Amino acid sequence: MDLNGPEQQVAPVAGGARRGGSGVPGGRRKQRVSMADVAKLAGVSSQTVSRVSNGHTGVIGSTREQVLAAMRELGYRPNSAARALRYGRFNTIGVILFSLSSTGSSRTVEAIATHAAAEGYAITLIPIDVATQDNVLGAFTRMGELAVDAVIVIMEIHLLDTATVQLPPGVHVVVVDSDAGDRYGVVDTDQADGARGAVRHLLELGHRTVWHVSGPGSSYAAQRRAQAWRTVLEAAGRPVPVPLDGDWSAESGYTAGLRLAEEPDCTAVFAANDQMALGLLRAFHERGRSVPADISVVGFDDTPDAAFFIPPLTTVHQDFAEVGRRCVEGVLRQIRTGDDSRPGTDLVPARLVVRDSTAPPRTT
Amino acid sequence: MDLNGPEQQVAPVAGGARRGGSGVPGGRRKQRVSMADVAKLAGVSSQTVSRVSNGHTGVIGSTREQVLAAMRELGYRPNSAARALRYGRFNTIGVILFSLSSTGSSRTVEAIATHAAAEGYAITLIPIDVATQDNVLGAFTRMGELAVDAVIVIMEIHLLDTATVQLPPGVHVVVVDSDAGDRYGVVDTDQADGARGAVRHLLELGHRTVWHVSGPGSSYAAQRRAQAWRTVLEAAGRPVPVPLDGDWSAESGYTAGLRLAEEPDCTAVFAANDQMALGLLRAFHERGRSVPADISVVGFDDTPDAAFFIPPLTTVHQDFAEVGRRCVEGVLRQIRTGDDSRPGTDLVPARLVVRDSTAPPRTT
DNA sequence: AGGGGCGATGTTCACGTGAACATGCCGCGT
DNA sequence: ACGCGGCATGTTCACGTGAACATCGCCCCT
Repeated sequence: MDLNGPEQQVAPVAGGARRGGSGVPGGRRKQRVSMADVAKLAGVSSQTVSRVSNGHTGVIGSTREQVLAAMRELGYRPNSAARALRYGRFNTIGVILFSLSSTGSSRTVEAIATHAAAEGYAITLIPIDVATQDNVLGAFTRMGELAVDAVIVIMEIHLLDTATVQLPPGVHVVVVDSDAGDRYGVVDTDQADGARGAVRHLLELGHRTVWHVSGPGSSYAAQRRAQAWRTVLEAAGRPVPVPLDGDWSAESGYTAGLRLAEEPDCTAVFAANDQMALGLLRAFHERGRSVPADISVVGFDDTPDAAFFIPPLTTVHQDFAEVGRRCVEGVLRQIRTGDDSRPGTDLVPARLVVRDSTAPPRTT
Repeated sequence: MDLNGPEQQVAPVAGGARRGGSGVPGGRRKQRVSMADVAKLAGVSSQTVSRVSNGHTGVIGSTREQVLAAMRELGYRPNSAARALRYGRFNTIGVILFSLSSTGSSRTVEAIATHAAAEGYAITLIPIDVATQDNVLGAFTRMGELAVDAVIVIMEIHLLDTATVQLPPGVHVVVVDSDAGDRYGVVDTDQADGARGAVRHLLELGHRTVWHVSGPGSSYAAQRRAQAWRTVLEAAGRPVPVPLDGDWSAESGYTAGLRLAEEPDCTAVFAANDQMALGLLRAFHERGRSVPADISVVGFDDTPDAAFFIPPLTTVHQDFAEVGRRCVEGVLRQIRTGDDSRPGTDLVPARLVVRDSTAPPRTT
């Protein structure tokens, strides 16, 4: 029964059972194997196939084996569209983000994808190339049309305000890099605490004050890091230098570094991310300002490369994987309990990693 | 007609038309708006709604307006699962990859997502955390169960061999970072040409030979870069040093650098990626070997940071965005023409970017 | 031995959409 | 004036799945 080359025979038969077929006998393989095809081959009803497919109890061993054999033979795959239609759920989480290239977001997305997969959810990605209100709106509209049960948004929240109305009700939202804890669930690194640790470290080394190269003002993470930097300095009664505006790029850090190299009393800089810190290091190197002997530098993120900068960079480590994990946890809790009501903010601790780019100020 | 708060009134009515509702009057918003709901409100048949929704001709202006108004009022979104079921297509491309964190893959994915979105396709991501045959197989199995029309695979092909049988027929495949041009469509940076350019550049500067810090042997990209390096040296009749094995990480580059710093006649190194080049730079710096005066270093990738290394790194630029674009183009061509038969390899040119980490050897 | 119950399997139907076909109306030509 | 054609819209049905209900047979208990 199963020795006489059934595969070549059965497939065309099942395929021929459909109407279309385009009349080509040996041409295209065959469109798709459905439960009915499997049921016919196994000599059972399609409902029994369904039960086997879903691991329901109540199917006797021999029947189950027959069905499984038929599935293997035909290469049956459940049709997720039909399933989604039947269940009203898609087992898919949408992720809306700006650049995947930016530090952290790719690692966060990776963690989201990994944990979602472990829970049987797939990830659908929608990137926004240019951060305009229209594009954000469009992304949400598209997401609303897509088969998603929840959406994770990785971006500055203020572009979000009018956008979520585009999502169908019942689609849950969790946001990263924002402070909209009153409207959505928020997961984020504890930016403020990380930044405080960085600045305090420099003050404890004996620096009189700490300069700051900030991220772009449009970023909440950048705002919070700058805010924490200012707060620590003020609390310690230190002068607060004018922060230099960066845009996360190494180039902006380099530009800032050239300026800071001219400030004779600048002995410590807190850069809002590692890339800008890299730019600082190069600028100071070019200007003959030794790090850490003349100037200490602290970054933020702890990219894998930071340990191999010249000198190895003292920086604030972000646990992006944990952020991603908690995002998934958050939306899944909402999906499963239907509870949309407790947004709140979930902060993932950051920790300072001390390497060789910080030292006490030169004792003149 | 549209001034007296229709939204609050209509939605519950449409919702009440369903069976479940869980009896909670003011509780959950409502499940989902279907064509039937819109049709009822607009006073037309659901088919007319369908025609409007799909932009078909043959609907008179006034009717169309009524339907559109009803859609807006109810917040109607087409159900993509039902659509997918009806059409047999999903307008979704699956992407299977290893680490998103690795240089390039995140930028490739981003380009894939952007171009797919422009074509009306969504991206479903499945990451593989540990590169075992089982995990790869599992990823393909899951992809087969998901609603995808095509799959783009970003990984070393040799784990792939037995895996694609898990995909339903009719699902098209394009592969990145591989040489399986005879079985699948392949898109990749022209690794060999890029590496040749790097090595020739160093030879043209007058270096007697070039050392190599390779990527992991499991990577085809690494293999091709190493192969091209060897070929150029042999063609020029130069001695071929034993390559040092790296694993893409800055740390492995650092380790290799400490060894190379002890080689008195090593004046030029080609690192298989920028991160390892960073490790080299730090090792040479620590050992007092000046770059480029004592040793020239070339990397590969041209990460955004490479221009801000100390010194700015000469490296081979990869156009990941173009790779992503061509991947999408490739699978869409397959989907649209149904033509699976012309795999072939599509190579994206790489180009050398000369910065300050290379110079003629010191004239002793 | 007969009936009741339970376990295995089959049948029916709805999920939301859109193609194919059906209907019905209006205008134009003879 | 009558009929026919074309266009706007309605009706039916299938896509693949799985819950709910129906059926059938077997075993156990009295």
